[in-house]
Amino acid sequence: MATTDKASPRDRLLDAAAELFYRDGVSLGVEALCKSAGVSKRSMYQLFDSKDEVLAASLERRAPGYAARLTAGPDDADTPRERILFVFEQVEKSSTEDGYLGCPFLATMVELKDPEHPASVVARAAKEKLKDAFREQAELGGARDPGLLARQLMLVFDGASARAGAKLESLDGLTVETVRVLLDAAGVA
Amino acid sequence: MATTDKASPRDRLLDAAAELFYRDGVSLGVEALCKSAGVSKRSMYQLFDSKDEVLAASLERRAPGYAARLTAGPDDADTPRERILFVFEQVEKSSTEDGYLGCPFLATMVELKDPEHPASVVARAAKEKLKDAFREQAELGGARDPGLLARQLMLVFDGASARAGAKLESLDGLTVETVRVLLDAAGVA
DNA sequence: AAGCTTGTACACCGATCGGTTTCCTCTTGG
DNA sequence: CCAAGAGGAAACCGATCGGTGTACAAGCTT
Repeated sequence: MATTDKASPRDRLLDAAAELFYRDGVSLGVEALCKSAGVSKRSMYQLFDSKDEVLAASLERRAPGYAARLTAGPDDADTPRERILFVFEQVEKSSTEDGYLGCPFLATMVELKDPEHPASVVARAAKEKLKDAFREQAELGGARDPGLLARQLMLVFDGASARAGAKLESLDGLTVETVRVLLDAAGVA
Repeated sequence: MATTDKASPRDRLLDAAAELFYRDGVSLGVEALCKSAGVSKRSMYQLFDSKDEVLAASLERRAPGYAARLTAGPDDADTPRERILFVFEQVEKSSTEDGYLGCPFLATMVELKDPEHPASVVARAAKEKLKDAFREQAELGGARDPGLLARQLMLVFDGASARAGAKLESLDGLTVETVRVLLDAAGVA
């Protein structure tokens, strides 16, 4: 009932895990997860060593699409500045959909509070990739200090995520406006 | 063993709750909490209706001191700009101490994922108070749009908290640097 | 000293936790 | 046609979950 049902047990499981761990938090029980995925616990433990590995795998599976949806601008003719702003426009658009709880990788790491957890390792790598993408665009855009700008952008990105996840903000234009200020200050035309 | 032991059971309980829920997350069990506080479960349930209420009360207790430590500048002769920057200097200083996991109110809300939870209500109020303090200083400092600046500052504040909680960043000077840019853009001398 | 409150210690409740095992039903290839 | 493997249903494991009930030991007031 949760997912496609024609996919393999592994896919059903990871899809359900990505959705439910995101919505309900990492404390979700294995029983509920498997029931929602339409997969027996037995199958789950044949495919993965533990619940923690399922969580890590579900994040890893989600990572490429997540990055792609954020960074892939509508057109490659854009400027670096527009590509950076596009990311935050996507964030703001997502934040209007209900069920949005911010970046799933950030939320998972905050909940786990354990940088050594396999899921935290996956999540950290995903965040690093986004930061690298920011840095690359910052360099292309001629930023005075691309590393600093990339870190600032991550700061705003994760601030928006956290506040969205905490249901603290409607953030209508806030992040885009803020990023514009940072881009200006960094000298990114 | 966890706390002063001369204080009342209620105080011991709330102190332990603030510390342990912050460090280990809200999934910490009542048994472990009470044992660490040196209070019997029976007493806890005479003082509070549920674990959720204990969590909410522990946040409420923490709120005044938290706000005070952040906003109380060293000297009232400071300018609004300096008072705002002082907050982020405090955040950066805190983030160097080990065991720092960012703003406890934000972390709790992210973990709970439920804005109706009594602890979320308390946490949201605490965040609002900080935002109001920012806004007041923004007005005093002659910001072009005090409301916008206050929201931007909260964005940076919570971004720093979330990334610290996720152990993603060392943030050496990053937030102060970023806030300076925002203050300049807002016209706060 | 009696009686009350306060708090502790501890057994207990049903439910759920992560994880294992058994049994049975499918599909599929030889 | 039939054996083998994949996968689901469900019982089961010890531990823990949030929460309660009971019995007992202190301190207080009168």
